[in-house]
Amino acid sequence: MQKAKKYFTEGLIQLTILLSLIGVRVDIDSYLSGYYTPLIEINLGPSSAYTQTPFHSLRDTLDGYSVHPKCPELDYFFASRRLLDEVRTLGSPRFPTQLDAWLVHQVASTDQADCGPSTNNTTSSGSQSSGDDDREHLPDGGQEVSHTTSEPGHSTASCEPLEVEEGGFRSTPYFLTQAVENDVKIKEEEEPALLTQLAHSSTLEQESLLDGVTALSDPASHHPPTIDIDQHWSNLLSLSVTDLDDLDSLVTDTDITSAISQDVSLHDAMVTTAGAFGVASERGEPRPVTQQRALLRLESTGSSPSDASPGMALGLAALPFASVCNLTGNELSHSELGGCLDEAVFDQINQLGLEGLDTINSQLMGCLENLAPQALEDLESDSGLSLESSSGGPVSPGSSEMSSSSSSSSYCEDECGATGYSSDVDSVPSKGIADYTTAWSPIDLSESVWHDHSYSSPAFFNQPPVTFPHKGIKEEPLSEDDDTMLEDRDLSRDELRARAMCIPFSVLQIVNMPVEEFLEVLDGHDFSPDQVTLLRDIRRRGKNKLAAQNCRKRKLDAITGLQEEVERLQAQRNRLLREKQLTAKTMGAVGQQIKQLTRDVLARLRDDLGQPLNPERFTLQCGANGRVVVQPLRRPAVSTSTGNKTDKRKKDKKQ
DNA sequence: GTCCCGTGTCATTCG
DNA sequence: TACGAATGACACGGG
Repeated sequence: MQKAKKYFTEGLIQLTILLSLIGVRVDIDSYLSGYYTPLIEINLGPSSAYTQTPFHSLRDTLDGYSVHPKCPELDYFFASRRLLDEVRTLGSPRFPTQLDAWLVHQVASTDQADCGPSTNNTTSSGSQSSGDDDREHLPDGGQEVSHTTSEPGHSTASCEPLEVEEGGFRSTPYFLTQAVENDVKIKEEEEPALLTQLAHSSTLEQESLLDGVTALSDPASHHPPTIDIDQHWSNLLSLSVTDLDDLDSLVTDTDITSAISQDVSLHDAMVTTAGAFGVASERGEPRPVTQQRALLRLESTGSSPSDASPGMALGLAALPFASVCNLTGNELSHSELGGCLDEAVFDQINQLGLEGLDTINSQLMGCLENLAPQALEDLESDSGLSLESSSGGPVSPGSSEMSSSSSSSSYCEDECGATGYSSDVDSVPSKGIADYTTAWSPIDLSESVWHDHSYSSPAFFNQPPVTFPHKGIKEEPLSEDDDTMLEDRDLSRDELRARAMCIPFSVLQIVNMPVEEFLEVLDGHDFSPDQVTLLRDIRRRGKNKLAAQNCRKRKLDAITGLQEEVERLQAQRNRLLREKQLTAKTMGAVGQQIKQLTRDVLARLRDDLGQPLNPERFTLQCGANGRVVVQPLRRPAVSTSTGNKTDKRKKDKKQ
């Protein structure tokens, strides 16, 4: 049923796109938001650092995001918002672009005629308001400028007239009807026009218009000082009077075509990952080397931006954002994007089914074999699991800062989570993983990638020679130096226990091997019950240690997200308060203007005796048909409470 | 000596 | 039923 619904939804989306091209708008947000949001889910979903089985999570939640029952929804929300912010910080590859593209299609469907004058209108003050809105989502104004110029079909150019079409033109003729059909001649035509502006302008525009309103109170200066605004609205009003089809003049052909072409390119790039790989190959770098570097870069958390650029070729090619980056004329270099997209690159590589990993596996192994064995000396863990988080050495055991500075650390620089989770293992097997895969089996690499239960620890290299009966693979015996290191280093409790119990497996092996392998080991070695118990305890503790690390990481991220949310809400509250004050100010000015107009009109009217109407006794009332009627002012009625008291007194008297 | 923080471990729940 | 993830609670060590 889920599958059928998914296919139905995909068809619905395609149908909606087709309908949008012919000008019919279909709102499926309510449906999609509740069920099928694969793109949002992938790009805004929880951090992969928390997803211990990233492939499974992607595969299982593709039909709909599912939050772990113990995972607070805030976690998902903030992680989503954080990732969205990361995407937004990239500049143009923002998802609101999709909405803009929709509006562009809407314009294109309305009329394909020439839309030359739009350039002037878009640069008027009306478009500035939309620009302000966009600027709220952008980190700086500089990108806004380039963004607007590089994407002529973007919201600044095309969306603003559409907003006028939906919100302004439907009510503007009504105002004009009032003005034209009104029996009362109003001496100044600019005044209703300005009122119309105030009525239709946004709050930010009202702020600028307000100066013109206050100036109107002075009879000598009824023309608002903001000529651009006046021209802009005059154009809109004239368009509304003549023909709504003239709306197309607000949009240029170049805007539409370029926007549509960009939209199509974006879609193609997002859909065809194979084509995206072609983009990577066009960079003129040998693919295997590029992929290897990419994976190594992903594994190394301390990657410099310059070094990340070649590695990002693969990542960007695999990313939906990458195509957008290319579309924007390489506004952001790959090096700038490298730090932000590492996590997303992991996920995207994961989605590719590890084709790249399969192709570079041999090279990667060869590269990893060249790693200095001295770096593997560090080992510090109570349980002997020797997590990378504690690979900082005995000097500072378990320090997250230390671990973050290490290339084999458990935590990435940003938020990759504990070792064994998606990012580290998915991107590339670290040193421990490399050895593990060579010693255990090549299949275990993918197994660790999928299940993400690997301990990338230096302790893994200090294992005693172990024969794996189920694989027939025998580890290479350690050298004398390694034996010395093995003797010197402090063994954890579980390692000591394992040695004492003569268990021919390291703690990492016990923890990382798949369940099937672990059961085979338990069955095939004739272990005593105590040994079996110890093996299970070691495995359980190792798994739980990783889980605890990620749980704490997740908790910290949740706190950070809450703090950011508080800051955002405070900023929003301040902004709303400012808008409220501005709105009140505008309303007061409009009220004064109406009073002045009423007095002027009543002064020109005469009663039966030929006397001008007293503004204190009459008022103007605008009817539903647009006609203005003079009505006598109603005297305030006697309060009901007083009437009730009078009635009560009368009743009392009667009784 | 005390407090804080990071980490490991256990118990428990849930899928 | 077994397994693993997630999480609260506790203990321990180091700064």
